[in-house]
Amino acid sequence: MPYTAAIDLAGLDQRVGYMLRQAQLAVFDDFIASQRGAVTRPGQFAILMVIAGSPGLSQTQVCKTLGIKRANLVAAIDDLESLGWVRRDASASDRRSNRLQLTTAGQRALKNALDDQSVHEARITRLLGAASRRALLKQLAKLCELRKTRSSV
Amino acid sequence: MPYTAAIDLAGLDQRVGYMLRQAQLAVFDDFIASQRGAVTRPGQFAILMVIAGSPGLSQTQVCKTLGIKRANLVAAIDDLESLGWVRRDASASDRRSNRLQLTTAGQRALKNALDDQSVHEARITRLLGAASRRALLKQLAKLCELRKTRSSV
DNA sequence: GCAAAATGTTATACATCATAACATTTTGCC
DNA sequence: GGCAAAATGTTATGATGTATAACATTTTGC
Repeated sequence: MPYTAAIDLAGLDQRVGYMLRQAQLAVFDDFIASQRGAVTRPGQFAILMVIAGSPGLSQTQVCKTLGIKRANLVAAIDDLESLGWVRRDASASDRRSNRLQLTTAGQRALKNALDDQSVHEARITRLLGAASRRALLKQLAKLCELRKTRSSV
Repeated sequence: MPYTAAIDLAGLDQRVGYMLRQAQLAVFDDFIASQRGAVTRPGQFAILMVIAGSPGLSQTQVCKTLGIKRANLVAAIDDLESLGWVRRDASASDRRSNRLQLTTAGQRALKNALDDQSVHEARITRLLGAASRRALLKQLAKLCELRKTRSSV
């Protein structure tokens, strides 16, 4: 038996949580496969996007934007710094915090990643249809409202 | 500043992958919060559902159904066994494989988990509307088609 | 001026997910 | 029938994502 047919999911495929998780894994896999450069992981991509969109952000601000913990951003920025894509500049007004900037190499890397991401996003649009994709984004935004007050300790 | 307003997401909230991930995290959190009994994690819930729906399944069959690796199911079944919810019965026809069964305690635990899950699912339906929820499930199923040939080594 | 809060950091723990290797058993084929 | 190939459950291991606690330094609030 080269390909065993799917067994009974016992109604799991009618639960939003289960299907959300499966779709998320599929989409992330497709994202990663579409990345031909050095930016591979969605998390790294998101961090670069936020820094590029608001140069000079502190690490805490990036954490609040993306909903991640301060402690977990440290290693991520370390990686991006050792890739030569991000700089931690000292803030003039607050000696505790860093101002994050993309280097020119970082801008180039993000541009490539964005180009690859466009192909990925276009594949999704082709699969769903443009109108359905827009509706999906709205529904996902609504589901995010389930989040209580976001704690970013 | 007790609550810092959201900073610029730089268009991330228009990418399906990012919004899928955020929605999945929100929904999983809500699922976990709605579970009042001992079944807490979505993964455990999914395993119980599949075994309950097809008693006698082997571990490999559960893995193929849920798209998880054989190696990773071992500890999960170990846990469910030590909770007294699942039994590994020896298969009469294949001495390599186990036939998985819910114990009566496992059936009771799953029933409670399902009751709590219904409240969670109803909250989602109230948030989206019944028709939108149905449309969402269809779109998520389509996104799952992005998966190449699933490898379950 | 001083207690309280914020910032980046380290250490740590846990859950999820992946691969490789192994002993045992079954299957497929000649 | 016999034997290579495949399947099954398992162990070990590593990468990733996420969570908390604690700390030194610095800033804020009163």
